[in-house]
Amino acid sequence: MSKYDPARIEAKWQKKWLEGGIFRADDGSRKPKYYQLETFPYPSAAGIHMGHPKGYTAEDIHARYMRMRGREVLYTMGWDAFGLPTENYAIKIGKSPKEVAAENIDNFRRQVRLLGLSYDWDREINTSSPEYYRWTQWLFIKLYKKGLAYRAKARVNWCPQDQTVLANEQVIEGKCERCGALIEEREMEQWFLRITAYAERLLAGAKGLGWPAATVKRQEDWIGKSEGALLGFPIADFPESIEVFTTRLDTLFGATYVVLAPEHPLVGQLKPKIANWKEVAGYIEEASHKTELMRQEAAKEKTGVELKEVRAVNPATKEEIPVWIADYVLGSYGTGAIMAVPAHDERDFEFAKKFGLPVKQVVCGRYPEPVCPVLDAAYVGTGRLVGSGKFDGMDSEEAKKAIAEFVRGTMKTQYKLRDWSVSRQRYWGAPIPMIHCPKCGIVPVPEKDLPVLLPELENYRPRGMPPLAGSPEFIDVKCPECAGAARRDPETLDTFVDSSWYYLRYADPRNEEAIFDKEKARRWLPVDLYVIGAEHTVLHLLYSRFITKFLHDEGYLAFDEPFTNLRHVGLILGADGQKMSKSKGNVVNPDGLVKEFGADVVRLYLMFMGPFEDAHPWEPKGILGMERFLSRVWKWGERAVAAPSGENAPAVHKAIKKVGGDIERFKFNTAISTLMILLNDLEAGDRPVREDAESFIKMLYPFAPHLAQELWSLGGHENCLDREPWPSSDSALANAEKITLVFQVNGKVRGTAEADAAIGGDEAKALALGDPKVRAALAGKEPQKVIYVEKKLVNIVA
RNA sequence: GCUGGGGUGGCGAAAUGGCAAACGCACCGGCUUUAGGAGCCGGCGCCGAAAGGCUUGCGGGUUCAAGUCCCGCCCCCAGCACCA
Repeated sequence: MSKYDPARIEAKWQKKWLEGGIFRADDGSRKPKYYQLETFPYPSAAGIHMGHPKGYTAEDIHARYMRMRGREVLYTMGWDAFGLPTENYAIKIGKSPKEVAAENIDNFRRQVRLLGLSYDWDREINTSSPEYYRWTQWLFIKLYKKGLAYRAKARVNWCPQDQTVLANEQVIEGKCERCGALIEEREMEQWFLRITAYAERLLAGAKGLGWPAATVKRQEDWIGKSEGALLGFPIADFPESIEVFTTRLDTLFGATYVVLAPEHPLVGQLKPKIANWKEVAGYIEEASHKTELMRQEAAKEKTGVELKEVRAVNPATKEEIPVWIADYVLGSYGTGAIMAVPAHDERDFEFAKKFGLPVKQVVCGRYPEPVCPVLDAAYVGTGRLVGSGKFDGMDSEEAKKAIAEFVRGTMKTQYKLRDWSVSRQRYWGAPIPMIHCPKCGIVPVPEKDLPVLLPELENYRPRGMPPLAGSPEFIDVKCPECAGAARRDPETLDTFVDSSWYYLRYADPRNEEAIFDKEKARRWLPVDLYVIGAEHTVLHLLYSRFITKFLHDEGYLAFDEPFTNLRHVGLILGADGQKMSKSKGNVVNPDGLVKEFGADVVRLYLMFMGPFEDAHPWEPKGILGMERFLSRVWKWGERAVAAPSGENAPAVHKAIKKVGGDIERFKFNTAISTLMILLNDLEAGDRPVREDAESFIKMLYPFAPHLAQELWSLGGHENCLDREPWPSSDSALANAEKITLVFQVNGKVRGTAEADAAIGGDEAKALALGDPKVRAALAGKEPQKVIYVEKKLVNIVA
């Protein structure tokens, strides 16, 4: 008998798997395909931490299981290698980002391989390689040609630390997602992708997906659709009117003032009319200096200034009402102006109370009411109209339409979603494949000239301009149209562009003629299962869906949703319960653990920690339990694989069903506990049966593949377990002949008895009534009712 | 504030409306060992000597039966945050 020695067996099998190309996804296989994806990692200098192998192991278990279930599985790995942290780190240590990225990737690959994951390594991709970013650039040009990439001056989020623009989604509480610096707003000319053109389809498409409901909801909230109307409030003695957006046109008669955002262009035009211009200008000035964060902090207290002498006309009542500016109205949403209805909007109510503006109720929840009550809070619900002239008594919903007609408002659907800013003023990214020609304007780089290679530079540090702008060899170029002197765009693409299409490339990663072959795309896509961190519920998923829909519209893809099913992996937190981070010093690296316990033990432990979607603090002690379990498997297995043949025990049949179902539902913790219970059972049996051992080994294989494979080969098998079918479960055999019946009196358990599984209701009831403890509990009372639940219990009501 | 997800032993947790706490960690006792951060056997929610009683955040309800379903409240976590 030998000792369980993971170091020996794991290296051996990993080598065999790799050399044998066991996990290669076969383009030509006749088996039905199954495409599994996991977020490809950003290869940081720190290497992987415990969080990575958790998601990876789950995917690997699932992939191995699916192969055993006869699927041709596409499951591979790549590197999201462009990006700021690598660039910043490279500058810090005085190397080129390219070198640093290559080192990081090598280190990640080495670490990941130690885990024994069943990747098809022939499909590995790297977003920072010219073979890849060539197609990122190609995609950008495609978007540009369809009018979906455009340049515009816009207020952008500027990170003063990283010296670059960030997408709205990359700004967290007014701070840079990467470095935490306070974001400034700047007016800059930028490249944008017109994701808003797809808002409606992105919204509609999210519905039917096999995604967690919360994730779908977040996508919907981010897109933020609201249906309402645009209408004009004329300004007294002034040619322009104020256009507002509202979803509550039914409350129009209650609009007692109008509010403009401080940056609204009309404010400037109205200057000659405004009696208190100095005060107004002061407010605008103040508001422009407020960052997003300050605005949020100040949100509790409303501020604003009236534009004295300016009067707007409520188009329904024809009354003149005051006009204010206030920063609770956002310049970037709707028309940048609102009609304020304090009686029916919380914000307007608060504002009106503070500045003594009239509150006029026009919707009653209960109707008719003799006198509408004095409101002490805004009533935001619906109801019937009052104080609204000829619309009195009308239902809110109906009134919206009727009033729209009455004041000639136009129906309008508004979204919170904004276009995607993709320009980055940094070096380590895909160069934007555009040329600025003084004569021809903006000209895309011809497809045959792709990729636009990212040059090596002397200095990668941003100095108030993008690093590439300082390289004449890169920047100076002939215009592809007029051949005159022109300049390349010096900016690079946001790394979210790189990752918005990587899953497509895995289907055909070495193609040099096209982004991918349509046949291969048809073969493998869309992704059947995506395991992704819960932090990516908005950004990456939304961008990917947008790009997929675009390529669908362009005829490259037959489907328009990339990820059919989605699972979120819960974080592994530091031992302190905080998110792992270098600055907190709580990062756990799997290398040492794999070395000490072996990959199988580490894999098992990660899966056993609790529900897959839940976050768990790292608690190293529990790993000993997994080591004990696998040592016992080894000890028992060595003996059992050589045991005489027989039939699978009922417990084995039962476990097969349970474990398979649990893998499919990502309930790995209970799958493992089922295996533990089964081992306890089998160990306790009189003598091992070879078939029991083999079924057990097959079930263990997805979880602890090295150990399972070693035992399999000890049992005299030469093939790889990956090619073995998942054991079959006979449900007739899974049901044992004996069951435990529970006896209850008035719902309380009073006794149990072993019984034949085929026992009938009357027989069971008689058994229960005969039980001494049941009789004692009844204390002579007559049973009123006896309930029998088949094969489970008898409840006597007395 | 809004939205979503949760609250079960010392800890991670389990439980198609049907024996709450499976499985594991930690802990306690025993056996074995030159030794143990090894192995094996047993114990381990709370009260109680026992019989038995009580127990899934709190309060109600539905049901023969509720951790699970319904209503109200408290607390925790995550996301969004003046989007008209």
